[in-house]
Amino acid sequence: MKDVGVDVVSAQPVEALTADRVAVALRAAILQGHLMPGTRLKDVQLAAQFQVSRNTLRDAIRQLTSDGLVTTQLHIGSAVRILTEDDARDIYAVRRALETAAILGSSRATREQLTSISRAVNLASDANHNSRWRDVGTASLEFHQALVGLCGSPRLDAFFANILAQLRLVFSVMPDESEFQFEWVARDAQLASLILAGRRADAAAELDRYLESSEALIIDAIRASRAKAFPRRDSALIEGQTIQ
Amino acid sequence: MKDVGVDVVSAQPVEALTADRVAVALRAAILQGHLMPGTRLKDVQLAAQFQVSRNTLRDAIRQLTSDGLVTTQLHIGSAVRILTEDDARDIYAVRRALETAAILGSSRATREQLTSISRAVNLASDANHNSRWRDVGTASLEFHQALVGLCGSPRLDAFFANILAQLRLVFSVMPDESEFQFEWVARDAQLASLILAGRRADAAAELDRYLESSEALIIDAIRASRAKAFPRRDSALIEGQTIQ
DNA sequence: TTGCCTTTATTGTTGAACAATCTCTAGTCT
DNA sequence: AGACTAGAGATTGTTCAACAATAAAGGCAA
Repeated sequence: MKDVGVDVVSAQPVEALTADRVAVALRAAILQGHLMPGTRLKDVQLAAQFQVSRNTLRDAIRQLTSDGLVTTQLHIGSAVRILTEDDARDIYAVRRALETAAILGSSRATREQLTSISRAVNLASDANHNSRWRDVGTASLEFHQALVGLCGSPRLDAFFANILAQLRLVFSVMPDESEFQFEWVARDAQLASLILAGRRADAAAELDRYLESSEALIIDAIRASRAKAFPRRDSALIEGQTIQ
Repeated sequence: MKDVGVDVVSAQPVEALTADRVAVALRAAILQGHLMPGTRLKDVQLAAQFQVSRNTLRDAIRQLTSDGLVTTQLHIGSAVRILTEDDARDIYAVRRALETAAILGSSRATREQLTSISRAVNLASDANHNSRWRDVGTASLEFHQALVGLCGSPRLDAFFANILAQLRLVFSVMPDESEFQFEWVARDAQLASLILAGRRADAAAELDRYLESSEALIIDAIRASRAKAFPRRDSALIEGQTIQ
C-alpha cells in the first residue's frame, strides 16, 4: 500500500478542520504525482492511511472534487481526475481570458504586484541554471499566478490557483518534465520585461503566442500519453486501480 | 422555526447525493432571501428541518462555504455570509475582467451563444413590461452570464455563475429591488446590440461605464444598509440569530 | 465594574451499523 | 460455445449515537 503522506497531515496547523488538513495532504499527493490520474480513492483505505474517520476523509475528497482534481460517480467512487484534451483546451481558454485581462489592466498595478512578478521570473531563472526542473515548472506557474495577481482580485487569484493546479495534473502524466520546461523560462522573462516596460499591447500579443505554443505542446503530449496508456483495446488494466 | 424548503430537497432528482440536494435547497433558500446574511446555520436544527443526518447537512454547508455563500469559523459555526464593501468591489473586478474578455474575444462566437444573449435581453424586457422586477433581475444576470458564455469555457461559466450568486447575496440586503433594476434593462439591450453588431471596442467601453455605475450604486446601497443595520453601537441583536 | 470560574450549548470527530448499488463470478439455458 | 441470469462480495452512501473540544453565557467574589 503506497504511502500518501500522513506526516503532511500532522504538519498542518492545529487550528484547522481535520478534513481540511487531509484535503491539503491529498491535494499535495496528487499534484506531486504520488497519486496518478485514474487512481481510485477508496475511502476506507485512505481513512486508514491518514488515521482519520471515514466521514472526514469523504469530506476531504468532496473538497478535491469541487476543486476539479477528483471525479466522483455515484455508487462507483472517486478517482484522481483524468483531464482530457477538451479540459486542457478549456484550461487554456481560461488562461487566455484571465492573463490577458491582467496584462491589459496592469496600468494600475501596485509596486508589490510588479516585484512579485520579477521575483517569480528570477526564481525560475535560478532554478533553470541549477537544473532543478521541477522548481522551474513551479516557478513558471507562480509567475503566471503573479500575472493574474495584477488584477488585485482575491477571487480571481483563488480561481486561477485552482486552474493552475489542474494544469499541474495534466503535467503529471507527461513523459518527463525535464526538458519540457526550460524553453519557457526565456519567454516568461521576455513577457515580464514587456509588462514592466508598460508595453501592454506587445505583452498581450506575446502572451497570445506563448499560450498558443504551450497549449499545442501540451495537447500533443496528452495525445501521446493517451496512445501510450491504451496501445490496444484489449490491454488489461494493471491492478484494477484505474477507472474509466 | 422558519421553514427553509424541505420540499425542494425531495424535488431534486433521486440520482444525486443527498448532501448535494440539501446544498441546492439551502443555496436556493439563501439566494431567494429566505435566509438573510448573518443568519446562523446550526447543523442540528437544519438537519432536523431537512430530515437529514447531521453529517450530510454539514457536507452541504461545506459546499456552500467553498462557494463563498457561507462563512465558517472553527468551533463557532457557520452563517450566511455577510458580503462587505470590499467583497462587492472584488466581485466587480471579476466582472470587469471576465465580461471584457468575453466581449473582446466575441469574434469567434457561435450562433447559439449569440442567440442566448438576445434571448436573455428579451426575457428581461418582457419582465420589465410586466413589472415583474424579480424576474428582471434574474434575466439581467442571465444576460451577463450569457455574455461570459461567449468565451465558450465551462470553467469560466461555472466560476462566473458562482460570482453572480454572491452578487445576488449582496442584492438580498438591499432596501427594495423594485425600481433598482429597471434602469439596467435598456443598457443591457444597448450592450447586446453593440456586441451583435460586432462593435467590440464600443461594447467594451459601454460595459466599462455600465459596471462603473452599477458598482457605485451597489456600494452606496451597502453603506446605507450597514448604517441601517447598526444605527448605534449599543443596539441589541434580535434573537441572537446573527454573528459578527 | 472587573476578573475568574462553572455551566451550557454548539461544534468537530469518531466508530459502528445498515441499505443501496456496482462488479465479478459461476452457473444455467439455448 | 455463447449469452443471459443469479448471487456473492466489495464499495459506497447514509444514519445514528456518543464523546471531546471549544466558545459563549451566567454567576460569584473582590
